[in-house]
Amino acid sequence: MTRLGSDEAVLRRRLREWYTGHRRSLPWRETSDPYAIWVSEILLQQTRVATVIERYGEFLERFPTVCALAEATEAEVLTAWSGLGYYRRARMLHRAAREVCARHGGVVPGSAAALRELPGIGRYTAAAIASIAFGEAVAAVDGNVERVVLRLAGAGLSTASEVGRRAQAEADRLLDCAAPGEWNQAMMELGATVCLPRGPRCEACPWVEVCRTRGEHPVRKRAAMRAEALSLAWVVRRRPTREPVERVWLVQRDERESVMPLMWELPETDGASGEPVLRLRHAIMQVNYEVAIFAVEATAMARRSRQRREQWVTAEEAGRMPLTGLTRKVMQRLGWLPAGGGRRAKPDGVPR
DNA sequence: TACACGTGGTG
DNA sequence: TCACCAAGTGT
Repeated sequence: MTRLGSDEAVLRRRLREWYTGHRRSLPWRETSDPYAIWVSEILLQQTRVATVIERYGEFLERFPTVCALAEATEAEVLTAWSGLGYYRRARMLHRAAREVCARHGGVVPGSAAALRELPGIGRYTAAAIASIAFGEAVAAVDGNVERVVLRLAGAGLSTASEVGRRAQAEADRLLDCAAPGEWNQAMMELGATVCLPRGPRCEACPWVEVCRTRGEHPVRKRAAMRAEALSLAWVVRRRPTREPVERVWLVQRDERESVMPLMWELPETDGASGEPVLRLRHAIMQVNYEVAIFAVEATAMARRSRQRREQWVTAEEAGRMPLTGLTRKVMQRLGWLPAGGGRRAKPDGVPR
């Protein structure tokens, strides 16, 4: 941390003023509950604000306190997380909640250093929670902040670790220790709404006059996606009861899978014939799947009894299971699950 | 250090 | 259409 110069004082004042006029109203900005702020930070990891707005309230309603989350089963937590991706976040949040409930009596640790000890809380998230919920003077450097400070400083591209170190140093230097939580959010807000990765809106930036690069910032290219075909079986059977209930066949992924372990999905099928009942595209990581869903006769499954790793489920049961995003999407398209899982089908855009 | 980890919106 | 990429973490 260098001596406070007048330049920094001007920078701080300009961003604070800009933030006052451009701060978005977001649900997690309406609370001072450290647990709720923690949940928002985990949800927001690599996930769009609009998506998090849709799911934040219902997650907190389902798990209102750290101990409520701790007492839930992992399957229940994953069900609430279904469709959000990066499911390890949910597992780690759940484990961390159990630690906090068991070891800290349900009180969220009040410093960045202590938060950092919890699973799923890295350098950024620890700083974000500590500054926003507890007022600790630590700079939270996420992708937005990194982009903002590197453009501001005109730092060139080098190794990832050097970029990270430099960004942290710049953010530390700029931090407004009088109101670190507001400051960190203002920095992120600037990156998220003005200092955009592509097409930065420099004309709207409070720092345009002092910015070294005016938005120029090289971006690293990423690996190309590959295409792959995927055939899934849609196996439905009717229960011969007074009121026939349709059930679909789902299988559970192995716990040793690196991707989406223990989550439920439609079985794959190989020798599918005829026309699929549904075609869709679904991208997971580096793969673009061309997905075809085929109606398959139930007779093949008829003799198989209900096991832990494969079972017939009703639509209602499926809605209470941790489904993969693709399976959730297919079931919604086929009318088996309400679109948006009971949420708004089309979320409103977030105002800039 | 670089990569794996999910998904959906966007230009 | 499709590449880009969103309030990162763990290994």
